[in-house]
Amino acid sequence: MDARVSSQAIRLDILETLDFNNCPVRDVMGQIGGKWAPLLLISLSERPYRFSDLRRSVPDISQRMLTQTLRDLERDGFVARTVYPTKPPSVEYALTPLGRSLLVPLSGVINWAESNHEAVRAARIRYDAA
Amino acid sequence: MDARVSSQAIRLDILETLDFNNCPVRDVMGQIGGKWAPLLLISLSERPYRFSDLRRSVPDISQRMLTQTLRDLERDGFVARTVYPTKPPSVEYALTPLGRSLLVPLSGVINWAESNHEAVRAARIRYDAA
DNA sequence: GCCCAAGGTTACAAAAAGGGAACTGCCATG
DNA sequence: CATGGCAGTTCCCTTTTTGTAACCTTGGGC
Repeated sequence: MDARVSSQAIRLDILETLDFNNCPVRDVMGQIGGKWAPLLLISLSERPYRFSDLRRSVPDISQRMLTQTLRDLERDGFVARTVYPTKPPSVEYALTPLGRSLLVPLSGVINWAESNHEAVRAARIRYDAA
Repeated sequence: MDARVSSQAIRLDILETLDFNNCPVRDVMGQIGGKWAPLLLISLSERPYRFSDLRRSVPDISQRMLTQTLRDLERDGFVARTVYPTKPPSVEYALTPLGRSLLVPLSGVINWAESNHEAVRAARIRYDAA
């Protein structure tokens, strides 16, 4: 387990300025903490995708949730939606600069999740046994 | 806006191995994406806290949600709960090494949220106007 | 003429998350 | 003896989120 880290490595500038009524943490995490948003952001970090490509890349998402999550990400400025007037109009979704900048810290959490998934599952089993 | 970043800075090891039925991203984000968990983790990153101290430090949380969120964080191995048999028993909550290691990448997202909160709010206003 | 793909929307149902208030047991203080 | 702090638990209700399924339009291929 590489879970040991010197606490000096952590800087939380937020602690001094946190406003609970207008909380940036909630505002951002509320979106990226949804069920599908992180997965879509991961896919889009690779390259732009069309609507149907995203459906295929995230197999168990419904059309409804895909539309809704993309609209939310677009609203927050993380994703840009571009309609190309081809024969059947095609719609491309791509990360904006803001979305790409979010992915820098977010990918840290994602990689942590990958690395420490087993430790979390083990902790749950220990807790549930007691 | 410092939202521009070279995409080379992003490494998503997860892309090749992602299993949608046993998804580490969901497993971890599901917890830390809750309404109260990030705020509690931030408080606990400072120092261990007792139950009532946490209530005071996160003023609008109810007793019910505080207990429940702490139990979830304990179950996942992020927080340790220690009961001291003092006159009125006092209960201390502290980050575990696993919890502290999570805070390293998580604080990156938190600081991003602080820095880019205004950009997100501005994007929302633009979107809602159209 | 029929069916399919793209890119959705709408209505409805189910499930999960969160909130409010009351109640508990223990001990201490005034 | 009443009040208040600590650390919760329980019940019930509302809100939010997610899922299921059906429907829509335009255009192309067979």
